[in-house]
Amino acid sequence: MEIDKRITILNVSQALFSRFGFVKTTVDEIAKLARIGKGTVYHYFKSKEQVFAEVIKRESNTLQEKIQKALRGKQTPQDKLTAFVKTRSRHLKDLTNYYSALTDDYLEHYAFVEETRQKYLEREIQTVKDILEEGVEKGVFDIEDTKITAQAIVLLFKALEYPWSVKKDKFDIELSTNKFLNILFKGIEKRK
Amino acid sequence: MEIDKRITILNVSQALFSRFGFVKTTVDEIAKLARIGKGTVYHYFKSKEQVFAEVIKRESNTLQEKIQKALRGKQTPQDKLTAFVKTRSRHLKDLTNYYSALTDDYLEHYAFVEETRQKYLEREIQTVKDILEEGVEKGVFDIEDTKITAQAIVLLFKALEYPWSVKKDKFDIELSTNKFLNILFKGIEKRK
DNA sequence: AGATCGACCAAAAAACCAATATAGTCGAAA
DNA sequence: TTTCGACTATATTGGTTTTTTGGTCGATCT
Repeated sequence: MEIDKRITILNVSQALFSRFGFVKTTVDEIAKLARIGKGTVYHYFKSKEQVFAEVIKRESNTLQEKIQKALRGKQTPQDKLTAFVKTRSRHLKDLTNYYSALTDDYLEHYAFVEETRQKYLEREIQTVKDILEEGVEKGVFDIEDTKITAQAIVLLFKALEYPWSVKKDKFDIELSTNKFLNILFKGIEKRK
Repeated sequence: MEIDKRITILNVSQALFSRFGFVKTTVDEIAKLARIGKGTVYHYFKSKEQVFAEVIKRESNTLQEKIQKALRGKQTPQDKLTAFVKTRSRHLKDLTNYYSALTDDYLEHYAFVEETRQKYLEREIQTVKDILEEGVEKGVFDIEDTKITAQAIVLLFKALEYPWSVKKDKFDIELSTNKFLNILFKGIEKRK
């Protein structure tokens, strides 16, 4: 059953990459844990990189699903934006490989990793932009440029998580998120 | 004249560090360019690191002066905040060693570099917070928590400069800065 | 015919070692 | 007291050898 083998390789790889990282995980280890020959890995995947890329795509899709699910339960654009920010924050770091692909310096010279980073950033900005535009259409938000605004929002929450210095006071992400969102809503809500 | 020698060492070191970076610059080179013996460097400074730390302090003070000067010409807290953001953006990267100390990965294990990063972040947040509080006192801004708001502002402009992905579309910093500031002011200005 | 395997290979990475360079020291000299 | 540069311990570098790894491919199995 070729579908089973491919899935097995991906499952096994996801675990190994998650544990040891992309570079330190060898194809031999993947083959052994999957109980197949090494050449079989190459029958199903073009390269080690392709295996990793598929694993990243998987985790990325997982995050998307969680976010879409969270948005589905919300009515107002404010609630949607809040749900987006919090769901993203809550789940991204659990997706070890995806998070690694987005953040680890030593991976940045792989073309597919750069591509993933680009895509992720664009997707985030687009999702926020869609929410903002929905708010504008509903007459809830008054925004001059939804794209720039979406960029600001995405960058701000990215910056909140980034370790600008090692021994930082550790911004209180939960509290900051709420307060930032409040300032933001005040800034973009239509005036009465 | 011992004051002259110390200044000479700092001048020469600032140039060399700027050109070659901290690690690649040797104390021998500093001594030669300063036309002194190597042991004389150690007479005035405890270590190569201390020389670098002094150079960084110098450049940091330069930036502070430029910022203070820019703020002095401004009346409204909005103009002050704008001046802060733009002056910082315009001059920081010219201060090669300071910028390097703030951003280069390979320097992050030096304790004084980490200290500098901490201090810089705190100072930025404090400066913005002071401006915000002035705005609140003058009845121009209506801000619930000036500290959190200051943090958001500082983080946002940091994020704007950071290379989240290599081949990013390169956010238009000038345009984005203005627009972000507009959204921000709308969010924190007192409602009429 | 297609799927599987593992021996094999070229290249990369790691380990090893000698040579060189560097930060810091210190005694002699000014 | 200040200055210097030879010296030292340690780190770094460059070259060589060994090992490992991603990927290939022919033999074998199904």
